[in-house]
Amino acid sequence: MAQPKTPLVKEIPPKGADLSEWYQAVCYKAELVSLAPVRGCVVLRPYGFALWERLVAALDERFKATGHENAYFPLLIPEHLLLKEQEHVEGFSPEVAWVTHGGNERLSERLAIRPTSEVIIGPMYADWIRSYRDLPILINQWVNVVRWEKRTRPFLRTTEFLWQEGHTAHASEPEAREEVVRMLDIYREVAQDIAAVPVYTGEKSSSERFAGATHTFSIEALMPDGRALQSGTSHELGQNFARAYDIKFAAEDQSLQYVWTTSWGMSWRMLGALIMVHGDDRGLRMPPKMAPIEAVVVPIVKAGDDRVIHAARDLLAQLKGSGLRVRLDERDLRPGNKFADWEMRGVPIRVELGANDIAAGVATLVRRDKAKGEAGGKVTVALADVASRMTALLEEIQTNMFAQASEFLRTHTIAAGDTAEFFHLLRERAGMIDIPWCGRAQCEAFVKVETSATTRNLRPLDGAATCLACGEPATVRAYFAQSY
RNA sequence: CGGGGCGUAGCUCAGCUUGGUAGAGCGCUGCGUUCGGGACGCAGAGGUCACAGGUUCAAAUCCUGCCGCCCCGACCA
Repeated sequence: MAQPKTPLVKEIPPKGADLSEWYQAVCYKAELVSLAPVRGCVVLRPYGFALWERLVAALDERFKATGHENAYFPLLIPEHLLLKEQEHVEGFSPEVAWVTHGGNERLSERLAIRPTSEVIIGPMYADWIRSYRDLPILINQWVNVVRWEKRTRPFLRTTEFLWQEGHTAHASEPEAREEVVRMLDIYREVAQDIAAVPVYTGEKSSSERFAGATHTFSIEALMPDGRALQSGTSHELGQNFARAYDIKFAAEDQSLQYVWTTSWGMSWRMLGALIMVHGDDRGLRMPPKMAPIEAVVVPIVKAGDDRVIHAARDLLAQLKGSGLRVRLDERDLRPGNKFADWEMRGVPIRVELGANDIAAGVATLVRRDKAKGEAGGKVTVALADVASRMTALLEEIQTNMFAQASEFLRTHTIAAGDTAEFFHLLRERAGMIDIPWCGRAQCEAFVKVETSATTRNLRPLDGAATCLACGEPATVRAYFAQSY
């Protein structure tokens, strides 16, 4: 069969051919990011920033609703502060960037560029906290951090990246645990209900735990290539940082005690998950709640006929009046180019408005979540009803996209039946491989050597079982997968 | 950081083996015809061939170094 003269999609390779190549092409062609002239760093372009802002809004609103306040701590951390928590230092030292000079003068003490802020926040909390009446402290900051990474990819791992880091201090361990669980649940909710990315929540194994934490919990999403992506973490820090930075308070019983701290973060890596999970051969697909633009109106204008453009402007005003994030594309391009362009950017609904539509008093709505020609992908709506119909349609698209992604996760989560199958599935990169696990670091290390996969996260075991990786008694259930 | 690959126009790439004044398609600009799925015609713009040395009468091409990107691995809360 002859190839069509015009391929369905120019610009990017098919998603199924090479996910990595597709991913990078989409990030650049949809104008989310550009490579910067600094190794391992990206420029977040306006459309990418708008997407980030949607995530920020969803999280920030929930942080505030649970009693947190935003603040800002310094970018630069004196070396002596960093050195105080031993495990933490060892965990981060390979990734820390240092400032050694101020102007031409060599500094007497190096300054670390924050890879995370526990150690600059610790001394401040020590300063602010005197009594149990000062607790809890519930602070979040929206900042950039720098980690010197060997290998970088847009959003997934870059030298400098944007995130939020919450840092709280509590009077008791149970209270700190409660906070950690609460924030993990917010991450789960934002990932699933806003970004439409289904995730597994659970605790990290000891080898995957945050340096300096007593417990680390994560949300883990599954990418189309069968690799998992850690998309948010919540750490119980016990009294480790309190001891290192001398954060003490007078308790009700007048004893002097160390506080219990937590930290939790979600970065723009979440956007990487969204891109990979939802995108298709035509480019991005934005879940409506994350979409910077919910709908775009494309006027189909015949030469010398300006009735269409006027009708389109009226429609735009109507939709904006309904609080929808809409745009009218008046660029001097042919409609087909505009269709392809907005599909690449993943706008959930395209409104086509031409002379035929106007004559019939309607507009044509096209859903980005449906494949071309798929039933229900295109609907005709009376002009007066577009706003209300669109609101309902956006809900439907959101639900449909989450259902599609959930179906993928479900069908790629496999409970291995025996040890041979377990190793086989991991080598095949078949997805989240679910087994009863012994919880031993040596066992996890062995699996990693054999398959390059590790535990993603753990959850309680129901009943007695044997570890399917090594045959020792199991203590938990674990998802294993290769990770990004 | 180890192994491999690649750097030529905004993008995808040819040219390099065998040294001799820089190419194509797409995109971009202007004008016109078009406009319900990536139009067409005419006219144009655009490149220190990643960078630095070396060999040579002459280097995109050969040699050395270096930087960057991609893939695999290590590393990576």
